[in-house]
Amino acid sequence: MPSRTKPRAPQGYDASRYPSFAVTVDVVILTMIDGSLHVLLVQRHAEPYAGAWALPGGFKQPDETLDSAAARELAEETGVRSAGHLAQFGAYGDPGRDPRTNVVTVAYLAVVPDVGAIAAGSDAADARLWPVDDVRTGDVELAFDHDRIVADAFDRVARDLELSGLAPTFLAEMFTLTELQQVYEAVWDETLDTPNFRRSLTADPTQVFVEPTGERAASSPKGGRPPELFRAGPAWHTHGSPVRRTRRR
Amino acid sequence: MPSRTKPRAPQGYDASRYPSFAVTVDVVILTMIDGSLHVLLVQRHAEPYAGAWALPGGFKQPDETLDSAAARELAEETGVRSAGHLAQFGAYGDPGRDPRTNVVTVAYLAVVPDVGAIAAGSDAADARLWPVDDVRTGDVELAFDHDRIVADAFDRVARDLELSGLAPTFLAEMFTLTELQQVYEAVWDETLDTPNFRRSLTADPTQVFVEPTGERAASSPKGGRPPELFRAGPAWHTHGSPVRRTRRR
DNA sequence: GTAATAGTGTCTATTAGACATTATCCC
DNA sequence: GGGATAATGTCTAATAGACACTATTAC
Repeated sequence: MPSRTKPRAPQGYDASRYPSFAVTVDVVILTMIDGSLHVLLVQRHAEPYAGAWALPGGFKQPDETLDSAAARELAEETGVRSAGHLAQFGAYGDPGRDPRTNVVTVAYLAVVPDVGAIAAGSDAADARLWPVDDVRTGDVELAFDHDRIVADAFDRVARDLELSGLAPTFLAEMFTLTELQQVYEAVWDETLDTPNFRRSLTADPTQVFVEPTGERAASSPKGGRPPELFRAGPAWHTHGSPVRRTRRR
Repeated sequence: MPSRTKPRAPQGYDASRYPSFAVTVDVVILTMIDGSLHVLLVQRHAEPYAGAWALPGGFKQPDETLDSAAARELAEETGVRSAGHLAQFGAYGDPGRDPRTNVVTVAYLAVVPDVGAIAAGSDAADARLWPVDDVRTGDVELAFDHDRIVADAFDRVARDLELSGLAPTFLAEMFTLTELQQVYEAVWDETLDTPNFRRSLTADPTQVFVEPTGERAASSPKGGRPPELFRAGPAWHTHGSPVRRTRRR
């Protein structure tokens, strides 16, 4: 049975007596390149962690929301004004996570189609898209606690892909069903059965997840039947993902 | 195509030139009382929002993690040292959300069995458990942006109940299957078919979700067969919830 | 033709939903 | 016995998994 040893803090505090923190926003920007998942990182030049790679981010200003700070950072790095998906997934405030000062960072997940704007926005040689496999295996040295933040982002995107209509936001307005399948396979790191995958998109005739455009993409350089191009239907917003992750027992 | 208008902030900033914030931790403490879900709120006496109800919370100290700050707040309010479930679910930093100063708060969800310690810890008349239905309908006036935080917490607990092994943490060590079913029904706000619910707990004979204790609880004052008491099995940790939410089409 | 990629059809095992039935207590 | 709560059994519809098959391109 606890005794009440202190007054309840935020209900009646003296506004001049509390610890002060810097608040930053870091953005994990994900995109697909040729069927594999990539994350945008920027290389540090100054200490601490000079030479290591870090998430793009910056300070929250008092007159903006966390969401708009994240949108601002995303736009500065990629030129993308409105992300198909921009969601907060965690706050990180361990003591000493930034050796310079007390910083609490709020982390966001952004998913963008692979428009060339990312390379254009990051004009300097200090920003690049890394394959997530290289990051997952620890081949890329990350600054601060960004390894943990990135790992949490991968967890989050895998969950959201099953729950929300996230998948088409990785792709351009028109896409092939193979590209869509590759999104699921890359994020979940497992292979899907193609016939079953395609059936799940059209199983319920009242819900349109993909609508044919009538157009076809060029066939691959190695030959093969040229694929049809589709557009995302409205059902992604109302019903989330029609594709479910395999229930491993 | 954006132009680089500012230096990348957190990679090489002057530690003396950034906006300063207070960082707090707020905890949404949920428990079951007689088959219905309740949330712990404390009543404010000082301005702003005097008379309104608020989430228990307090300042993060520079030498503690966000998680330990949340655990500390939970212990102060309820006397519960180790919650069955204590998870961060959001950060809130809208300008003006606290009229006194710039405050970013990190919100946690805590799930505790209905031990009497909650009432004991909150010895004053300014803390009580509210039925979540009263809060959902807006019958309880909430301070700051706590209505939004609480709504997000309800969203989060409904999701986690399906994904993680959260359900038994609402209950005491021994519980009846009816009580377990009531957890799902209260959190999801829907009724479940009892035979199907019970089957899902025992469908896979290799996974133990509930193990019989051999004991039985007293039958209800209105009569009826006295229910058997069960203990939570290890499968909750390895396989998450065996009960899935109805796929509404 | 062969290699390569795209796309369809069909069978079966598993799971989810509905609902009828039996069991054990209090009065 | 009657009312109340607990627990079990069974039928059916929907879904998930496996896999054989056809279609259209480059060479």
